[in-house]
This record gives sequence, structure tokens and C-alpha cells, in this order.
Amino acid sequence: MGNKEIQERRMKSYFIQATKEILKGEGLKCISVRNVAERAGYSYATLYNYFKDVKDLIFECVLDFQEECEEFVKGETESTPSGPGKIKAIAKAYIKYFIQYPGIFELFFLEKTNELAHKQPTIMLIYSFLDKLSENEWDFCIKTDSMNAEEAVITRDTLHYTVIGMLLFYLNRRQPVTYKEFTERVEIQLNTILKIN
Amino acid sequence: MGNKEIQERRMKSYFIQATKEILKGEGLKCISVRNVAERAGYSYATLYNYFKDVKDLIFECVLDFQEECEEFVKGETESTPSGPGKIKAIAKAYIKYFIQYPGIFELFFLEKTNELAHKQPTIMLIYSFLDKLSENEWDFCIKTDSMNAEEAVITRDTLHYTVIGMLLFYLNRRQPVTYKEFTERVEIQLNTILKIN
DNA sequence: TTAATTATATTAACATTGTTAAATATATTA
DNA sequence: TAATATATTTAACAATGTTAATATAATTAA
Repeated sequence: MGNKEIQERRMKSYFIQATKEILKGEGLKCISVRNVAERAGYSYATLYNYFKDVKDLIFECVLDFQEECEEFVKGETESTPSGPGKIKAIAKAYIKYFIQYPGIFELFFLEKTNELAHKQPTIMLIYSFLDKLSENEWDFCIKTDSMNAEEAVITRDTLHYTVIGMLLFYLNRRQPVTYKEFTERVEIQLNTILKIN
Repeated sequence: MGNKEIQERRMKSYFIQATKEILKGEGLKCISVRNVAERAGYSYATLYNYFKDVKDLIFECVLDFQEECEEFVKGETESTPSGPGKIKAIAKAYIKYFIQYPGIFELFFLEKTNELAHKQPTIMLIYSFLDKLSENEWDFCIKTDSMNAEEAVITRDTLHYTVIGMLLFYLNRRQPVTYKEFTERVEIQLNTILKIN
């Protein structure tokens, strides 16, 4: 990798770092070109030497957040033994991460993309992220006969859609109102979908 | 109702009508105060005599769209006999409506509200809308013993969250890519959740 | 080492947003 | 008809994303 690339990557990282901080702190609505650039220590126009537009910039954060989320989920679930219970634990940790950083949920699922073409790989990554996190566990359940292979795919989707639906309603529509109610409902939904108890 | 109220309601309706047209046509991103006012035949500042802000305006459209959606769902499902199959038909019609008007989906589930307090009734309405549409059918299923009463509540939630999750991914993240794939997946999910076949 | 050239960063500017204050037109009342 | 109240519009502001022109820094050639 030439000096050019190193320097460019470094410059990009300054803006990305600033964007990530704002996203985790104040949230997506506080992201602005001037805001990010100021925090990165550059003029707002400099940003356009490294990113096509502001959407480009914020979607470059996705990968970093996914890695962070993956680490978080692993940390929260490493002591849980394999099986449906582990899939449940993974889903709960996944939910916990987005509850902690609503701005990242917005970025992953709500934020609109201009031109879909260029960001399609990122979008695809977001879509399959929960599946990736629990991939091995589904395989385990199928192998140990606690699940049917065909049904597993459907159940995996139900789980995914339900988790995102619950997060959307709670984070965006305050429904249910309290966090306690929310976690209780999460518990019930996960148990039912995964046929636990 | 005094003349004052009649006139004010009429004025509001002009702006609301314009907003609804833009929402159904060009979508939420094309809503702007100037855009709406121009279509309504007034200056942009006039709007502020009748609405606190632009969020207020667009959330006043919710009720009208719900009525429209309700009519649509009824029309699409009136010939379907009661039972789980009818709940499925209602869910499919509900989905169909939002596929037809993605801007209304955005307004209902994605658009952020400033001050939650004032709009809480509207938000509540959105949240319970699908339940309201299929309320009688759930009761029917419980009465005819095709469903357990406690389980029904949970299943109803699973269905709701899954439907919104599927719509979110398809409309906002083009996942799955084709409409055909989407409808196939809808079919599978609804059948599984409602234990049809 | 210095001059010319290239690359990078900044300032200025533009168009578009939502919103408010001042000014103007319209309707109502005395 | 004159005075007052109400309704509407124009002008203006601040914030947004983005681009063009300018200034600065780095690199290369002599």
C-alpha cells in the first residue's frame, strides 16, 4: 500500500471517527457535514475530498459498528451453552446493543440511501448480520435434532423480523412505553418463536 | 360549530389534502412547507396559522390514511371466510396498501416525531391499527377453539412485528430484491405464524 | 536550494430547508 | 365610512448539503 493510500485512509478515518462519536452520542439527527468536520479538525469542504457525500460518510461507519456489536454479543453470550437458549441470548444481546445506541439502529435500518447500487454490499451486510451472528447456533440446533432444517430457515426469519419490528416500535414510537414492558415482551416473543419452555 | 371552526377546518383541509397528495405521489421526502403551500394555493407562511409546524401537519394525515387503508383491507377481504385464513388475508391486504404507498409507511413507522406528548394518541393509533383491523377475527378464532386465548395475544404480536419488519426491509433496504420473492416470503411467514396448512 | 507544479485545504457562495417578524391586504365592527 | 381586528404574504434568518474559486502546503524539476 502506497503512501497515498495510507494518508487517504488516515484522513477518512478522522471523519469516520468523528461521525461515529456523534452517532453514538447525540444520534443521527446531529450528524451534519460541518459538525463532523469541526470535530475532525478540518473544514467542512475537506470532507468532500474523501467522501462523495454525507450519506457515503455515514454508511462507512456500518462496518465498524458491526464489528463492535459482534464483540458485544460475543461477550454477552460466551458463557451460554449452545442450543435455542443461545440463539435467544444472541438476539437479546443484539437488541441490547441497539437500545444502547439508538442512533446506530437508525443508521442500520431507518436511514435512507440515495443510490442503492454503490451501497448494496453494506445493505446486504446489515440484512444478514443477525443471521451471521447466530449462524453456528442454528446449525448446532439442526444437527442435534432440536430443530428441523427447513423450519429453521423460516424460524430464523421470523425471529429476525420480529426483533427488528420490536426495536422499531420501541425506539421510534415508544411502544411499549417502559423499558420493563419492552424486555418482558422481548422475552415472551423469543421464547415463543424459539419454542423455549 | 361556529363559523370560525368551520373556516379553520376548511383551511386546514386544504393543506392536509395537498400533503396527502404529495405523500401518495412523490413520497415523504418531497414534503416541504413551500411545496405543500403552493399546491394548496397559499403562501408557505399561511400554513403556520393552522399548524404548529410541518410535523404537526403531516401527522394530521394519519387518520385519513388509516380510514383509507381500512376501507382497502375490507374491500380486499370481505369475501374471505372467518378464521386464521382471514387474519392472513387482512395482513396481506395491509401489506399491499403500504407497498402501494411507501410514503405512508414512512409516515406511520419511520418518520420521527418532535414532541411525543402531543402526538401520543396518533402514535398509539398507528401501533394498534393492525390489531384493530383483525380484532374480530382473533376473537372468532378463540371462540371457535382454533386458538388458545393466551397464545393468541402473543401470536398477534408476532404477526404484527413480523409484518412491519418485512415491510421495513423490503421498502427501505430492498431486501429481498424482487417483489415476487417478497410476496413468497410473506406467504411463508404468515402461514407459519398463523399455523396454516 | 530555488522555481514550477501538483495536491490538498479553506473560504465564499448557492440553493434548499423550516420558521418567525414585519408589512400588507382583507374582513368585521362601530 | 372610519377604525379595528384578522388573515395573508413578503422578507429575513439560521441551518443544511454541496460546489467553485482561492489559498496553502507538498512535491518535483532545474
